[in-house]
Amino acid sequence: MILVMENAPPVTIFIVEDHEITRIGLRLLLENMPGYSVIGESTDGKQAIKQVLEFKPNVVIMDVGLTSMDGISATKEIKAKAQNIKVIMFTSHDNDEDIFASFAAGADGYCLKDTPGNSLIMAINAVITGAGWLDPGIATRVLSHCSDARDKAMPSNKEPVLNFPLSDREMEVLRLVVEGLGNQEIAHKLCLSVETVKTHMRHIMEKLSVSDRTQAAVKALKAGLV
Amino acid sequence: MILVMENAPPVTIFIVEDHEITRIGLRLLLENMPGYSVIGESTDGKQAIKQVLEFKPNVVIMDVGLTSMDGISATKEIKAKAQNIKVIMFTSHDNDEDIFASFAAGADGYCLKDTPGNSLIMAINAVITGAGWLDPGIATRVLSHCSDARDKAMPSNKEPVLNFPLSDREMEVLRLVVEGLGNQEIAHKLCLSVETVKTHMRHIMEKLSVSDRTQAAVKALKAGLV
DNA sequence: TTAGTCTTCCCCCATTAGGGGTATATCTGA
DNA sequence: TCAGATATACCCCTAATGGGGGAAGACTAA
Repeated sequence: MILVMENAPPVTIFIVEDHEITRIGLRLLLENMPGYSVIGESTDGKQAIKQVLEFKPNVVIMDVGLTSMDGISATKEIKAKAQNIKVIMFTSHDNDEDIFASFAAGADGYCLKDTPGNSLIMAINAVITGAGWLDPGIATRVLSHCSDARDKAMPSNKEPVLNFPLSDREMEVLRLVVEGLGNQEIAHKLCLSVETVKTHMRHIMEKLSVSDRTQAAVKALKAGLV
Repeated sequence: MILVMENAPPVTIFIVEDHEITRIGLRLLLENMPGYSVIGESTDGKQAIKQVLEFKPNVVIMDVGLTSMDGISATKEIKAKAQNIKVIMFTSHDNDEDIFASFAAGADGYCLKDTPGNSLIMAINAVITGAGWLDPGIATRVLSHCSDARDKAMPSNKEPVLNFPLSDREMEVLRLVVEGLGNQEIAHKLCLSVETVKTHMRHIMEKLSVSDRTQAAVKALKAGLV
């Protein structure tokens, strides 16, 4: 299996890693790859930011647990100031919180430390083309979470929420209920009488099959009606 | 840039694509890659399922828009019956709905048709190691959606929801309010007097800085307290 | 020991919400 | 033209909620 990039400028890499043995191993692996150039290292989040912004590498290999500033925060800072610098998190932290926080911070890839060197090379090759890299250890989890989250944000087609569609006016009243307004307040806001608001409320509760405004508000929220 | 896999069995690939020219181009590209073996093709979703389950390729290159059954549904069926078969969606469909539906169906990677052949090779190499592949055209979108969705599911650190922590009992009462129970019902369920429930409600509303149960329920829901 | 928190309960009272019923005007589609 | 939906409004009445105040017992930490 051979992939050849011919006559391309070297991919410049900056290593941020506070464990010396890991750092040495990384440097050794990467410097042995033709076309790669390790242009710097740091053990410390804050220092890393400064140097990365100065040296402008193509790729940063970023540990998460660092001194003075964690790798996620450092990533956020770097991506804010230099979006074209690719950042691959390289860490033993395989918990959801760190994974998602890393991507929220703008990371382009996430590799676990038990990943083979080959995979890290592939990750680097992927991110320099703009692709995202999800390590074998986390890919399924991230992608399924992604599509799960998508499902959650959409009204379920399985349990019908509405027996009948709400009118525009009813939607308006319901929205204000969710915002925390009482009938008197809604009446005032919409220039109606309280009786009218109550009538609308009755229709809303009927259509949502609930018996009080609290249930109506909760149902509306859960169903994404408002 | 050279990656060599020595003495490995060929990566078997099955192509599902109804556009003839694209199919020919794919086959040509992949058969020219040492270590790759195209073991079959199909233009049709249903037929693809049968053949893939029969031939058991390592990787399926799957189009989305197919006849008789779309590629997403076919992917779902294949992954349900043979999880170790990797599926890369290869399509011009770059809308969120198809992307997320594909990952929900179990796809391991998603390539747009305008991607260079090189990227498709990388994608294949990635998924056979178990990694996930997010094409340059969609990586940022998917990952940011991922972390956005995560944020929505978590209490915001920006606006304090609780002035004071709710006690266990208060949480219990609040949970039942969100479920739609009134004070009398809650009292009955928890074997308390209504007066007690009202007292708890007062404390809850105080701590959440709201003036009625509806606001409390909405706030609790939005903040992920329940 | 004391102070603070949590849990339970009670009283008083005013306001709000909700169930039930009724009516009119307007608009739209069959 | 008629029926149905929507919007507005009113009446009666009861139930529920919530603001205010107070108290006692159990537990924990300083």
